[in-house]
Amino acid sequence: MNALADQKLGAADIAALIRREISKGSLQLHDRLPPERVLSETYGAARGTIRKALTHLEKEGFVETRAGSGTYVVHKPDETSTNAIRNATPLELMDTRFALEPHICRLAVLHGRHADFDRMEDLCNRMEECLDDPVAFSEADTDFHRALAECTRNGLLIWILDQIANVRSEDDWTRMRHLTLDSRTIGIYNVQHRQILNAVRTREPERAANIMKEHLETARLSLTRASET
Amino acid sequence: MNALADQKLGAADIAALIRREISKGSLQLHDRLPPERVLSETYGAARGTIRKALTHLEKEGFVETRAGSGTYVVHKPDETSTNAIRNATPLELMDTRFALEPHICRLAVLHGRHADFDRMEDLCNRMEECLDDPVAFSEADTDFHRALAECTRNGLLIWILDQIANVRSEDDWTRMRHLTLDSRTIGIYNVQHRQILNAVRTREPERAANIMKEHLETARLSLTRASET
DNA sequence: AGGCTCTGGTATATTATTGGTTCAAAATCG
DNA sequence: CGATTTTGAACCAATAATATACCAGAGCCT
Repeated sequence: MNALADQKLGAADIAALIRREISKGSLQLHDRLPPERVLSETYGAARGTIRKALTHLEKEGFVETRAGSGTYVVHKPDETSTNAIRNATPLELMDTRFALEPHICRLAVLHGRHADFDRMEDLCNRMEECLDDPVAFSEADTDFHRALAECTRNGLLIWILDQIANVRSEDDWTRMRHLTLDSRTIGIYNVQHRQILNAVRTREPERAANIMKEHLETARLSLTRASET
Repeated sequence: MNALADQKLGAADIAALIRREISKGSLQLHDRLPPERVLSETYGAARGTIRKALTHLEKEGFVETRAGSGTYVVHKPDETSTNAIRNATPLELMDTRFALEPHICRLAVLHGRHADFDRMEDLCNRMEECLDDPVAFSEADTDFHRALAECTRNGLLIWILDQIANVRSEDDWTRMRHLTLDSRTIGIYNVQHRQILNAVRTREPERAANIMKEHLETARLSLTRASET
């Protein structure tokens, strides 16, 4: 997700990737990492580069390496990214968004300011340039929903939405989600985003909430449609 | 990505964007930023401009740059996100519950089972024995709302509600909350809890949601009433 | 025990990449 | 207009990355 797709990976990048695997729990305590020569292939980097990454991780205490044997994980997974949030299914996530986002619309009407709306306008524009770029659209889409949450001035709500966004970004079904994003679907979303923004701007809480429900319903439909294929 | 059609970005704008990426968590501790030459392309600015932005960020302590290597995040761990939950105000919390719990009622109607309802019934009984014991009541009350969330079978929602419950327990205003809990108020809550349980049992989603809203409204009132004294 | 293979550890010469610097032209803004 | 910022380009020095070869310990099998 870091900016560019297939950029060449440096030692620091690889260290970051592995560090995240460990924090996330995909690599658990005492697991052995693949041999350096294999990692070198999977990450498309020379062995020396992998080596530097591992040395770095060892100094940080994430990993321990035993000559002739392998390198092993020595770190408990990060507490903050708990199982509940990692194992959330797409449907659980949709239900949660159904709970939160319509009400966020209402609160945004109450507490949103002009600067917020201008920012959301920018994001709408950006999304409308992304009809054929699902990845860029997704990014802007996430930002839009976060900007909406920021309107509420409610740190707790924003935090919760961020957690949810993390679920969305780290997942296999992010890929699946991108598949459902043909230019027609993106077009529909764009219209709905505009409508939401307008309703918030004109201070119509229930209308904004209802359009948001509609928006989420659209998203849920394309989700179930995708999982049937 | 998004560069081409965007308006022109100055050094300050770019610094702000990157700062945002760091605060949001997309760029974590020890991550290496893309090379200046790449950033210059993605942000549609000259390298010198990027350079200024980075120099600025370095002075602010967000980033550290090593010649020949790259520029790295030194994560000033973001206070707002980790403490968002601890610093939540009572009103923020009420708004969040207003978003979540009515919809949780609807989902509970969909997915709740007899065993769940029996458990909630027990908790209602327990609460009704607590007319004069605010602390014990609060405990059972928290359990009741969690049991309701468990009906949804949605791990993500349950997790979120648990986080919120943690906010509630750790706070000074827990004490304040106990003050508002005279036996009359507890009595009202008990009636509302019963009504919610019944509506969920008889599978009336909107009725359950509406009573929950009423319930939260009652709680919010006694909260504001308490903070005025 | 002996032999084989897989593992990390080390060394090195070469190439590629990155930040650091400078400068003059162009663009922007008050 | 004048002041400031941005641009684009070139070049430098520091560092990282690659490719290759060889070593030594661990583990497994006969």
